[in-house]
Amino acid sequence: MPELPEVETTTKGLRVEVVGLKILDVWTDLKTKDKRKADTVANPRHFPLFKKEILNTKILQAERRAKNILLHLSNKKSILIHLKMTGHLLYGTYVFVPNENKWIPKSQNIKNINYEKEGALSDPFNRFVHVVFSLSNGKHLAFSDMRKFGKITLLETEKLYQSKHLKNLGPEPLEKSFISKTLKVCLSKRPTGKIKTVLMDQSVLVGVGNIYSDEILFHANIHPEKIVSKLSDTEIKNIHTWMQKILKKGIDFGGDSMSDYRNIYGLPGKFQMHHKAYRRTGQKCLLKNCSGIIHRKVINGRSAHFCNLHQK
DNA sequence: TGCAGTGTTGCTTC
DNA sequence: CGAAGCAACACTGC
Repeated sequence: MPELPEVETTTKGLRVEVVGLKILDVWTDLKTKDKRKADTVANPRHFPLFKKEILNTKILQAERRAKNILLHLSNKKSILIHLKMTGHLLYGTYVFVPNENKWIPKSQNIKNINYEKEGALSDPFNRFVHVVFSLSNGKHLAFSDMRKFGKITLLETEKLYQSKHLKNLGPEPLEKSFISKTLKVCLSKRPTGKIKTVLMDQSVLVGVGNIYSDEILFHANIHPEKIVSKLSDTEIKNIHTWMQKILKKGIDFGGDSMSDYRNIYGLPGKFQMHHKAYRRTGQKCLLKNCSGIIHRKVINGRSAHFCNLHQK
């Protein structure tokens, strides 16, 4: 689900609702033995320390770096959250049900959104709440994650960017300094790779995943399997232009909910209504005057969707 | 019914 | 080093 526009939408919501609040409690039912998650809340031996460190701290700021969400706390530490495939951060009032050992959402109105009316309360993701932060205004920040790939960990704010989670990341494509030349330099790190795969490589540049890479290449008229070293300067310019346009459009529409992305109020984004390629297999190409058909092909383990005619 | 497919990424293997 | 395959997990849809 979450690529740059979705993570940005969630982070913006956190800035509005939880920055300035204190964390009064934290709960989880995650219990993994996966060594890769040794330093996360999912490790029962690590969780008590995590809890002790964050209790009674204030959330000072919310930041996005690549597809990570960073909550900077008043104790010089930061909570790093990665939503991976099915993670959601949901803000609202939750009630703990002891005999079921789970949290359920309570009917509520936030920002004039009636949760019950909008259907957000009955959305299936509420069945998968695995971490709950209790906040000083009586509300909660819930982490729902069906597939349990997500990651929540605590780091020293000062060492955040040197940590293994962030140190190998490429530049942010929506930064002012990310000009066409920047993209060219980034891409030159992987001259033999297929362009779709390279665009999704977070050590090359960040934030682009499977949906947005398909959409960017559709508009740039480039086949997803085109080898990076064979791209002309004009083609790289086109990719750069459309990357910024499409990612900004994704943010403007509140993210992409083709699958199950929800903002912090539990409501879907609208970018899925503007797909030209992603999951349009077999349908007519929507480019003006193009009579192509959208094809699907697995490229390096991911589904790529592209027009068989105008993407070369 | 069973199995392919799902937004991500990190480890292993070659 | 880089590329590729697969695993982590749980559910949906054909």
